Amino acid sequence: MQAKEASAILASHGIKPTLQRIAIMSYILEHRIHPTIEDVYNGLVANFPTLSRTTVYNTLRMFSERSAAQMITIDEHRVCYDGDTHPHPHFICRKCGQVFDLMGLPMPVCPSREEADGFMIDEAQLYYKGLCPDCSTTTVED
Amino acid sequence: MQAKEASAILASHGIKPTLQRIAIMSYILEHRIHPTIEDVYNGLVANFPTLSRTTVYNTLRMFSERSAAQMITIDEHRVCYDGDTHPHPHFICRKCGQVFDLMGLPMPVCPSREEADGFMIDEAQLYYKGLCPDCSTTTVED
DNA sequence: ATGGGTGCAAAGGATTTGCAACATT
DNA sequence: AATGTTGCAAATCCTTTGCACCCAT
Repeated sequence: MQAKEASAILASHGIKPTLQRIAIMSYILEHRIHPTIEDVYNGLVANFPTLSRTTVYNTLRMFSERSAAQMITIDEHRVCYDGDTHPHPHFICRKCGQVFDLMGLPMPVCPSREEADGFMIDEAQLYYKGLCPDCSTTTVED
Repeated sequence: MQAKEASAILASHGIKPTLQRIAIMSYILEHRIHPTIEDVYNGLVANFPTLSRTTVYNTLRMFSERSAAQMITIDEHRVCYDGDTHPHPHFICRKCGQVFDLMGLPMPVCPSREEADGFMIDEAQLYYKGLCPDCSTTTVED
């Protein structure tokens, strides 16, 4: 129950803290496994029966637009979100599909406009793909 | 008309060079603007009336699985492809939506399994977001 | 009463699937 | 014959849109 922390994050990004927004922010802060829209919706709807998927979509999109969360497009099939806005690489396992943080690995700094041929960069995402430790030891099956 | 080059690339990746595959590979070699499925289909169907979208989907997916092309998921709305398999960063403009190569910028090398906490990495994608030179000079409108 | 926030149902779009027709060895 | 390839139509699934309702200021 990090409603306090969630509210503080919303406030610090100029987002009015409604019940839904606090619930959604709390959810992605507690579940650091890069939940999808569906994950968030399913995780919350039991204790929040009136919640709608639309609100989850709108809210998470808004969070990422205001840098209160990261939108992750590493999985071609669906978007997922990361409540940790600290830049860090992500990894997706080709076998189990899970998305992991790779906190130990370096993340390139956003190049300046001069370094980047006139492109104004405001965000970077580094995605790695392969096999996670669990799936790479079980190389026998499949 | 780089059918020769396209065939060679297919062959070097163990892909049987059918008419459709050569046409699709040629298309992404000639159009280095990261075409979507729809782009490829529209670009080819005029000269290849029997071509189906399904074949474009299947073929490009297969190309990326066999490392004959890169699947790019920088745009949350749709996947696009890059015929250049040389690792390099990509950039998407938040305003015009175009995807660009950033050849001048460095690309992290895939970390070894030891460096990556047991994760077996076989591919890396580095995505930058922001405003492209054209859209960032036209900052007045919008 | 005004404006933002929410939620429902419907629409929209991208992608995949099932299967039959074809080609190729 | 056997195998791999293609293409159509339908199905699926994710996401967005339009609009009405509600709540707080």
